[in-house]
Amino acid sequence: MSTASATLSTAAPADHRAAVSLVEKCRLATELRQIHGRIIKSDILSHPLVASRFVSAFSLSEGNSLPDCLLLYSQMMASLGNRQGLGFSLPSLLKSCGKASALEEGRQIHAQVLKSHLREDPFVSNSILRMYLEMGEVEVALKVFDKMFNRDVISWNSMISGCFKSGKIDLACRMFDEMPHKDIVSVNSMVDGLMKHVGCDFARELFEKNRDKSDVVTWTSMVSGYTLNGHPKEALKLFREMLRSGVDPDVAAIVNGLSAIADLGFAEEGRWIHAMLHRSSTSLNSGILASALIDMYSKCGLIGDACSVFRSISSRRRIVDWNSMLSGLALHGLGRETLDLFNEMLRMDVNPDEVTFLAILSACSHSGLVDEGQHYFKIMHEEFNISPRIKHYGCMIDLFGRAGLLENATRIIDEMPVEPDSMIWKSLLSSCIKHGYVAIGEAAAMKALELAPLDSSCYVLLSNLYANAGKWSNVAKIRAVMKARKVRKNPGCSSVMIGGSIHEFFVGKEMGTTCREVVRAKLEEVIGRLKMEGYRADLNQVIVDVDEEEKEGLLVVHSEKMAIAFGLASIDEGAPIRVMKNLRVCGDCHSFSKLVSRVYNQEIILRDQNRFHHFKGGTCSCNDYW
DNA sequence: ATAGGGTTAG
Repeated sequence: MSTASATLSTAAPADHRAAVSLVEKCRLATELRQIHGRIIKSDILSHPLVASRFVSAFSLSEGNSLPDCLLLYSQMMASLGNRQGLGFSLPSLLKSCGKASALEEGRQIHAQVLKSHLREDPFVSNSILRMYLEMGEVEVALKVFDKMFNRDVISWNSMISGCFKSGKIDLACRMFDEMPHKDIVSVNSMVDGLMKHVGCDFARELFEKNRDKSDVVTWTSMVSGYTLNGHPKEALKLFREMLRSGVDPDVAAIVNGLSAIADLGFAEEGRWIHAMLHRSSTSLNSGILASALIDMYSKCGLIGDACSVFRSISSRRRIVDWNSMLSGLALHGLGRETLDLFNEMLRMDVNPDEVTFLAILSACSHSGLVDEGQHYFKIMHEEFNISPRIKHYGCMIDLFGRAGLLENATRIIDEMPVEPDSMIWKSLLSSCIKHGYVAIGEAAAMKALELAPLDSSCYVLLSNLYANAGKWSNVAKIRAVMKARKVRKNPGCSSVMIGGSIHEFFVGKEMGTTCREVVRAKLEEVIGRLKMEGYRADLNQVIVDVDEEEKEGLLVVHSEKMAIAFGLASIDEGAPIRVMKNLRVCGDCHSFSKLVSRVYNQEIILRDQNRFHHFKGGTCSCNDYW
C-alpha cells in the first residue's frame, strides 16, 4: 500500500498547505483524482500553489496523465481569479505535453501564451522551448529560441541537451561555443552529450579543461559515459576519485558506480558501497537504488544477496525492482524461479512492462522452456497489450534456435514487422553452429556481415561454423578476409578473484613470470588428471586462436582455463572460484570446468558474456544448454 | 514552477 492511499481515508485537507503536502505524497493519478474531487468545491483549489502542484503531480505521476493536466488548465483558464496559478502551472503542463508528444495541444497552449502577459515569463517561455525539444521538433525550437527576447542560460542549456538528444551534434557544439555565459549545467550537458554521441576522449578533454571538480553531476556523467562506452574500469576509477576528492555522492552517482561495478563483477567493492549506504541510513526505497543493488549483486554472481535486497524492500515494490530481480534470476539460468516470481508479481497486481517480458523470454530461452516462452510471448501482446520489439523477437529466435527448432526461428525472422539487425542474424547463426546447419548459418552470417562488416564476432562465428563442419579451407578464407579488412578478433580475457583482488588473464599476452609458471604448472597437472578421467581437448573450439600459436613463450589456451588453473593453485579451501570472461565460454572450456568441479571437488562460478555457469560436482547449472 | 547525471534487456 502506498503512502497516499493510507492518508486518503482521512477527511479533505483543511487548508492549502495540507493540500500541497497531500498532493506531494501521491504516486498514482487515481489518488490525485480523489483528492482533487474532494476539494473541487472549496476555494483551496484556486490557490495558485495548489493548482500548480496538481498539474505537476499529474504530469509526474505514473503514466503522465496529460488529460488531467489539460482539464485543470481549462478550469484555471475559466476562473479569472487564478492568473497566478496559471503561471505556475504552465511549466508542468508544457512538460506533460512534451512527454506525451502532444504536439497539437502544445501548439495551442503556445499560441494562447503568446496572446497573454505570460509570454514575458522566462519560466513559461523556457518550458515552451523545452517542450518542442522533448518532442524532437528541433526546427520549431530553433525558431522559438531565435525569437526569444528573454533568452537566458537555461534556454541555451536546453538547446544544447535537446540538440544532442535529436542527434544534431554539430548544432549542440556550436551552441555551446557561441553562448555568452556558460554555467556548470552547460558543461555537464556537453560532457554527457559528447559521451553519448561523440566519444569518451572528447568528453574527457572538456572534463579536464573544466577546473571546477566539485559538482557531483559532472562526475556522474563521466562515470556513466565510460560505462556506456564499454570502459567500466575507467568509470570505477573516476568514481573512486570522486569519493576521494570529497564530493558527496547522491543516488544517481551511487547508481552509476554500482553499474560500473556490476559490469566488472567486483563483488567486494559492491558490498562496500552497500555497507556505506547502510551506515548512512540511506533508504533503498527511494529511486532506483534497490534495483541497482539487485542488478549489481546478480551480475557479481551473488544471486542470494540480490534476493535479500529484493525481499528487504519494505514499501510497495515497483516495476524496476521486479525487473532487476527477474533479469538476475534469468542471468543465473534459474528459469523456473523467474517464472514463479513473475506469477507472484502478477498476483500483487504489478503491471509488467516490455523489460519484464525480455527477462521472462530470456529466462525461458536460457532454460530451454520452449512452450512457456511461446506462451508468454503470446500473452505479452494479447493480455498485456505490449507489442514485441526487436529484442523480444531476438529472444524468441534464441529460444527456438537453441532448442534446435530452426524452422520456427527462421519463421520469426520472416514474419517480424521490423527489419532484422545483425544481432538477430548472429543469434540464428549461433544456433546453426550448435546444431550443425551449415547452409542456413552461412546465409545468416552473410546478412550479419552486410549489416556489421567491422564486427569481429560475425567472422568468428562463421569461422566456428566451418570449423565444426570440418571445412578448413573456408576457415582459412575467413581469416584472410579478416586480415584484409583489418578486423581483429576481440581478445579473450578472464579474471579471477582471489582474496579480494582481481587477477586478469589474456590469450596470447605476456604475464608476470611467477604467475605464468604457476599457471603453466597447474594447467599441466590438471589436464593430465582430467585426461585420465576421459577428457579430450576439443580442438575445433580452439581453432580461432591459432594465430597466437606462433608467439613463443605464451600460453595458448583460452583465458578461462588459465584463470581456473590460477584459482585452483591459489584459492582458499572450500571457497568457490569466481571467474569472469568477456566472451562466451566455448564447449571445450565448459567440459573442462565441469570435470574440474568433480575431480578437484571445487565449485566454479563463471560469468561469460551471456550468463552465469555454476559448476559443481561435475555438472553445470545451465544443464549444458547455453 | 524552466536547463545537467540514474537500474532493468542484448
